[in-house]
Amino acid sequence: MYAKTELFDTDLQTRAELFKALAHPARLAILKYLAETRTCITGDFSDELPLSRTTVSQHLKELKDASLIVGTIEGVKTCYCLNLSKIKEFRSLSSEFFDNIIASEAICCK
Amino acid sequence: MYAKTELFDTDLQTRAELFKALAHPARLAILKYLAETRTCITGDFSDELPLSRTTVSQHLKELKDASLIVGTIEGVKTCYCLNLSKIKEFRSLSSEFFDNIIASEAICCK
DNA sequence: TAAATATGACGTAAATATACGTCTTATTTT
DNA sequence: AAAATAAGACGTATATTTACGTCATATTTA
Repeated sequence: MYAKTELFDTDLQTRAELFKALAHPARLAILKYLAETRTCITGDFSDELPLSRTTVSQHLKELKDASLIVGTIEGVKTCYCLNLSKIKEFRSLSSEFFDNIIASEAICCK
Repeated sequence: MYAKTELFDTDLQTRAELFKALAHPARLAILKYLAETRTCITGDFSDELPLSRTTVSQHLKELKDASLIVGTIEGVKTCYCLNLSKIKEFRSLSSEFFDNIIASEAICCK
């Protein structure tokens, strides 16, 4: 059982994974911080969140796996930056999904 | 541990919960079906999905808890319909989040 | 080179999500 | 009223996510 997600359209799988990547406040906080400060994360970001360093590192990895951020090694530090082109792509995927539903003007049976 | 989600801004929590409600292809498939057919689900929807009746019922409950659909009892049947006003609200929340990030024009440290 | 620092890898415990079978309750239909 | 049908409630097994500590590796600084 589980992993029955593979039995659905790849289209739906892709979108579900996008939403999943955004389904934790810590990950949203990281993205928001990067946008607000217009900088990249180079140091210990756990000061900014109520989570341990390793947990934050794990969330950064998830964002990286989803391509929402990119990480480049700068000597002893790692620099995490927003991947704006991918984020734009994700906005389209998300908007498209909502728009298609809203455009249907489906009527409730009541 | 866990449920540290409550330590974040309610704003971020709300958005994370929205994304979580959409983070499974079965739930996206249900919403898509309701929009495409422009009808409501009144019978056994598990025929349409590679999942058992009880599992589908569980996903319907999650969509209902997130207010993305509404369920009304019609005698022996239950009628599940899209909650378009809530979906519009969610589209705004989602778009707003993406737009704020994109508007930042954050630059990568590279 | 040795010590300090940064950070991912790895392992693990606990919480939550997924999936499904069975049971219960309520409404029809016969 | 009895049988059939519909669908949520409940329990449970398994998978995944979350959270964190420790360890390993790499780079810098002293």
